[in-house]
Amino acid sequence: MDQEILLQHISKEDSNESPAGRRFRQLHEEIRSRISLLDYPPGMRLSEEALAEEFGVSRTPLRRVLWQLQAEGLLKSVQGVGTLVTDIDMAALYHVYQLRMELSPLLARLSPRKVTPDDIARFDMLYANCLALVDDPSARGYSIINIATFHALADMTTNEPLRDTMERLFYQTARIWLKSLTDQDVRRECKSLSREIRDYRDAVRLGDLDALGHIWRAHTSSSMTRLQQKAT
Amino acid sequence: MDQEILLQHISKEDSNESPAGRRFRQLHEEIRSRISLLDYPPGMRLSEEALAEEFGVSRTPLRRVLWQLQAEGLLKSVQGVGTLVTDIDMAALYHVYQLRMELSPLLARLSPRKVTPDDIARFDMLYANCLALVDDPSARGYSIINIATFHALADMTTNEPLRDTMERLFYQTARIWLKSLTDQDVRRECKSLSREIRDYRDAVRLGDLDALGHIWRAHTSSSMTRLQQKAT
DNA sequence: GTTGCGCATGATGTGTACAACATAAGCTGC
DNA sequence: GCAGCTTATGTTGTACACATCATGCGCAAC
Repeated sequence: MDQEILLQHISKEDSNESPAGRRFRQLHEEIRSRISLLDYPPGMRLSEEALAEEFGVSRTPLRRVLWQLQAEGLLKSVQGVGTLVTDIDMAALYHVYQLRMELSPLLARLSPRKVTPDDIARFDMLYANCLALVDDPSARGYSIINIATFHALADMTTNEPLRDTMERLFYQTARIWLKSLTDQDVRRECKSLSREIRDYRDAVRLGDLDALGHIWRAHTSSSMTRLQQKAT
Repeated sequence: MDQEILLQHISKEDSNESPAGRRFRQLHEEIRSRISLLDYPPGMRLSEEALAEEFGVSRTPLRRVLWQLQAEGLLKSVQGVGTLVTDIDMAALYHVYQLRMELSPLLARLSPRKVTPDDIARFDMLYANCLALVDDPSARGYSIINIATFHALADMTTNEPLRDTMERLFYQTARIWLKSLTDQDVRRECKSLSREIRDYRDAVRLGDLDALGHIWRAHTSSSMTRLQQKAT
């Protein structure tokens, strides 16, 4: 399957965005995707020069992107060594998940949008993609749909600080699932994700954002619990 | 009065921090302070070259700081024009305050610290400073103590993502109070702040972080309400 | 007097050369 | 053979020159 298209144009472009701003946003989105999908796994050493050459820019604008990703906790630059993809320890993971669980229900309480037919179509499409994934499971496909689902959920609030905060936290933990999953794990997780998205779709169809937020919280909690069980 | 000392060493230095990292942190903290205290008021145009010269560095490391502040919503760079200090509209302000009100009570629920004698001493000192401020009110002194109080509160949780999120949101709105305050307003607000800090101090003395979080939420809510009333 | 063009000016954006630094390989002395 | 120093190599950090762009002033045409 080719789910990559689901991750295109995640970040919205501003109407009066400068060329530099557009390039920054696109590079940031691309490299963040690569980190989240483990194309750049934790511990990997990136080269500014190699990346700059790949994207056809000089080091200067690329470094701005890497600094942003460093501020988001995904990279760490060390002089004389390189730019390293960060790992995350269980304590930090737990802190992030705890906060995410508190933020999820706010989706319906802080400036929610009205559910539109486009929203329903969006979750229908996600569910269809996930059903196809169940027939042909892959760790990469799982992650792509997981990320796309997050953005569909976060887009239900118009509270930008809330959305930005949830996005930052999500990407800090998004790549953890992929690490150390056996083929059997992947099959099970794909099925679990399809049930999760079905729940979201049903809540969206009902226009019940409060339910949506709490279902999200429940699934986030479940993910955290299973991660802890795997760790022991 | 000279309360400036309260804002020194707000950000903690990492043990194995590189010289570049230390310089970045210090410059970021200094410029953020200037924006929050309205030394750089909204709409003001900064010059990268002038700032670089003042701090004795080249444009390159300074630009990293300005980009970070841009990501935090405090600055906006426009090619051919300059680096502008942002303003904030009521809608965005409302969104930030709504989220801050939800996060405050989490202080006690997500990985709180045990209250130490140092914590009590810290709030005692803040209260003493604020009482002195009431005798000699000033908008700048008010802001400094307000910022220092925020950091004292945020330091009560060990959940770093929560602390970072609250800090980001706080600084997005910290400078709003100072705008358009008459001398009479300043006197009243200083008194109000002293009562607020007294409440915090009492809760800390009791070791009751849950009360501390909810008192914080109440005062945040009160601030928002008064801001809205001023706007109309 | 007014309008519109053109240029000077100063700002941020980009590219590049070099400095500072960490690492590993190799070499030398023992 | 091995320890320790040296050096080669590759990396990020810094400085600077130049490109690109927005703005306002001056001047000329009308």
